[in-house]
Amino acid sequence: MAGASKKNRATGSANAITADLVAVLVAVTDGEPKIMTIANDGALPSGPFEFAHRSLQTGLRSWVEAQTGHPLGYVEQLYTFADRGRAGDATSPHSISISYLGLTREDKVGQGFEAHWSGWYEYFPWEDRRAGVPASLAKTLASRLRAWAKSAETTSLQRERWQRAAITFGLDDREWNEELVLQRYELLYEAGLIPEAVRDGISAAAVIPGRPMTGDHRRILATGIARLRAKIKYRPVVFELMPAEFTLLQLQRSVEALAGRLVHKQNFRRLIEQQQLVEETGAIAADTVGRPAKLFRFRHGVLAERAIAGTKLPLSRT
Amino acid sequence: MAGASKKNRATGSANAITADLVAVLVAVTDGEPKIMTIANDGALPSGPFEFAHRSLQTGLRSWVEAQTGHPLGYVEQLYTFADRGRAGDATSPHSISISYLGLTREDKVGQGFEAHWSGWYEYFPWEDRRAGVPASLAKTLASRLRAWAKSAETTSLQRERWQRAAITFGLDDREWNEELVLQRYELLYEAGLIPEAVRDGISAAAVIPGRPMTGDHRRILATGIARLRAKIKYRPVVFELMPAEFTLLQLQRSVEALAGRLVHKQNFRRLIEQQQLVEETGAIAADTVGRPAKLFRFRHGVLAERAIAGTKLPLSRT
DNA sequence: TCGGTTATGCTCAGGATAAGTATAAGCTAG
DNA sequence: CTAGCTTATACTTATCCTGAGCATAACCGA
Repeated sequence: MAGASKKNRATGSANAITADLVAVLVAVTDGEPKIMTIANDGALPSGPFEFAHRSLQTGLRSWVEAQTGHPLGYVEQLYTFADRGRAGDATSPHSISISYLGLTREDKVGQGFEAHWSGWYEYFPWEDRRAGVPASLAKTLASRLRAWAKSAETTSLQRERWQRAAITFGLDDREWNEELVLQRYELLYEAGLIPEAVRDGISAAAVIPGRPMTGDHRRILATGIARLRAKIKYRPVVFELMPAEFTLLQLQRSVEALAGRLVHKQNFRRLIEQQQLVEETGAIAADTVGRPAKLFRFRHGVLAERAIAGTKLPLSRT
Repeated sequence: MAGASKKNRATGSANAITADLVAVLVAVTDGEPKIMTIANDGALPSGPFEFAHRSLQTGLRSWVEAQTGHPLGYVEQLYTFADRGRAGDATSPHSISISYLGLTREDKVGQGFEAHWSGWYEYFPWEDRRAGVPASLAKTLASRLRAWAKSAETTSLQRERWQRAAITFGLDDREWNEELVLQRYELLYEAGLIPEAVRDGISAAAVIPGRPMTGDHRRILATGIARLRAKIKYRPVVFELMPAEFTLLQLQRSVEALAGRLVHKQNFRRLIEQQQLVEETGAIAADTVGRPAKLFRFRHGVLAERAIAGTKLPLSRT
């Protein structure tokens, strides 16, 4: 490999390829997680990779800031994809996609920009369990997965498939793990239960609800959601998605929106306050139902003070 | 961005670049973490990116397996680097490095291969705290960092720099966080305390101990170590680095080697056993000092049974 | 047989967590 | 103006997890 490297470098562009940036830009509005989409909401924002900037990170950041007129709070690299046959076109496989996750706020989007914000659960209906298991999916999904498992050749393969489905989808009384977004998507792809699989020539059963995307964008989105759901548990990144001032319930709703499940209110507050992540502004929330809540702001100081552990989701079992 | 993409694609290779794979291949032998190195131990194995395989992952896997004659247990993508001016040569910036972390065992390396295994603490002496803070570094490092902090222009910048150094290096009675490998490396780079910084034209103070690497390979290695140190806490990946049968102390020593710090023996065992990660082989370790230990093997079943949480490092404070 | 070394079982205190109870403070319908 | 709804916020309780240490077992060699 090392030897081959020198050889290719010497002879020139033997391995020239093209690279694209793909961005998963997330905002939370009114307790709903949104992502920026283009192409009639069928694709994530993407474009050719530019070497104009010192790093990929700063390049993406300045691009988004130019488009939205708003500083991109948090950016992190997601993954570099290069699988052939997964882009929807097997004809031009010599391209790789470098994907990023970025956190913003919807209200600050600049004028004249063709992008929209779409709810991310449009693309992943099965990931939203805040109101319990989605009724439209509960039975269909499990039975389709069972059919897929049964269609395997040997008995042990059948068992293997079903065990995998049961773990990733929390079937057979197993616990639902909200972080397995990508594993669930990949399993549905393999099982031929989503349009992308049909497109790529996987033998297709009837397809389940959930909007598809071009190329492997929905896979990239799944990667982003999974990363974010993991991250909010040990880094205080939720605050990048909040307005400057917010109530504790609003904060809780945002976390729940991202995680796709409900948390225990009192314990959530204890967690937030004992970690000194927020401070009171002194003001009180207006136009609310019920007892008015205190407004809080994020204590930006904590980021400098210590290497903090974030939120941790005190889940409620009901 | 999306529009520009189409344009460039239409006109051809306007944004053609080259991509390299860089591998951080880890093994643990006799309680020492090793990495595979080439070029007189001054570089990580790397080579041109090939589209021959279905995915980057399988490409790397088959390459390593061909070289070492041994199935690569665990592979995961680390990061895609494309910073200009960090490769040691500002002349050819139109290349990106896709880096991978792979776990193997040293003893299975194939014949006639020019790669070596080097202890990773040769490159990061300050990361090994198993025998306490390294004597050769304790004073030098702190005073150099303090000097760097003081050399900032404003008082607030000075405080900021020192706070950052104190957090990442556990100074001023702060706790040492073994996962901040990359942050520590980057800080040393910025402070001009390592040869790579001198090479890249950062104004250089006297350099601290620790072997440099070509390009930004040491940065990639730091990324790999950090990822692995985080991973062993929530995924049972240590076992990829162990022989088929091992004693619990050997397992503990491997974890300690990776983490760079000691753990509490009894609590470590409790953790391992209560999670049912291992099972007795029935055999007893031979040629040991002290009371002979039972031999264990990894229960591969757990990977299928549940989405497991790994080891978690019951650190001892002494 | 004693001292050194490692293995292994067990206890104990303190802290973190999950869950629930109780009370406060606003609103609106009647 | 008050009952009943909603949300906010303070406490309580039982349980589990974690860090730490003690005690004993089993081997070796001097």
